[in-house]
Amino acid sequence: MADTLDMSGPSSPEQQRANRIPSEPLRRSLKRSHPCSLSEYLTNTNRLAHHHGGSSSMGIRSLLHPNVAQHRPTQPRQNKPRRAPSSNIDLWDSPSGLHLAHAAELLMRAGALTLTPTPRDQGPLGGLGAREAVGDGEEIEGGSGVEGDSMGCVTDFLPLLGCSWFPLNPGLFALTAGGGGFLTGGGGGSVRMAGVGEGVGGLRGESSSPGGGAGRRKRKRCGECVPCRRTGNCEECSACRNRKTGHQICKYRKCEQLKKKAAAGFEMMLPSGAAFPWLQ
DNA sequence: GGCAACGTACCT
DNA sequence: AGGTACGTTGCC
Repeated sequence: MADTLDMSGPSSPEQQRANRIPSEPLRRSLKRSHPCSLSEYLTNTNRLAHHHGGSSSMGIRSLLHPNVAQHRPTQPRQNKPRRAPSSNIDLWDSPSGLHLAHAAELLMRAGALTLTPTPRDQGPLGGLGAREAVGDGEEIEGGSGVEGDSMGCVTDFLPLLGCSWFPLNPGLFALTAGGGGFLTGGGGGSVRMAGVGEGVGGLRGESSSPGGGAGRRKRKRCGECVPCRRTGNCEECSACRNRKTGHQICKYRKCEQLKKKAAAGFEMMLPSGAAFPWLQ
């Protein structure tokens, strides 16, 4: 689809010359900014989890709990009539967050999302995955009698997030090469979505936003896709025509990865290897 | 500081 | 959906 666009780019000789595709990325910085590996992501995620410690669990609890969420102070409306940069995307307020919670629920049911808390950690709501596994009619040994809401994925999710053992099994997540979203602990215990390309490396950017990393992080061009390898602008597309005000790169040079939504490509992999995409 | 370009709200 | 405009980020 997008490839068709690339192939049918500017047709004039001048444009064709301008849009030659070099074998090297345009800039070294593009290579540097290449999306991180899964291992890097996990390393940083773990570090963040430790760094934020217990406070994050409280934040997540408050974000998740419906009652608490209702009492969250509403953000004052922006004075600006336009442009309200939505930094600090709240994962749990976002559709993506709901998807994540739902996905976790589904995985728990499928047994893919293994819960490995200690008995003490489980608490009254703990071990939901196991409870689901044994069937609805069976009595849970040592259970507190708390009724499990089959649709209460958010509620069920609470104890998981509230504990340090929330099982983000590395093998369960596959981050696609481009622009996938990922979970990261943010300042003040908030959980945010960020692009993979910037998310991990972009965490360094939080230093530029003291007091919670409120800055929105830019994803970077992969530098390797066909559009990225084009040189020169077509000077005819809307982006080129409106460069002064539009601040946009030529349509024919727009990175394929960046064309996708930031959350697109965030897939959860089942142990069987089957992808479980829910962010489209 | 200048510039390129990403993110996104708004418009058509 | 595509175009436009603007704030912002990141690199030089």
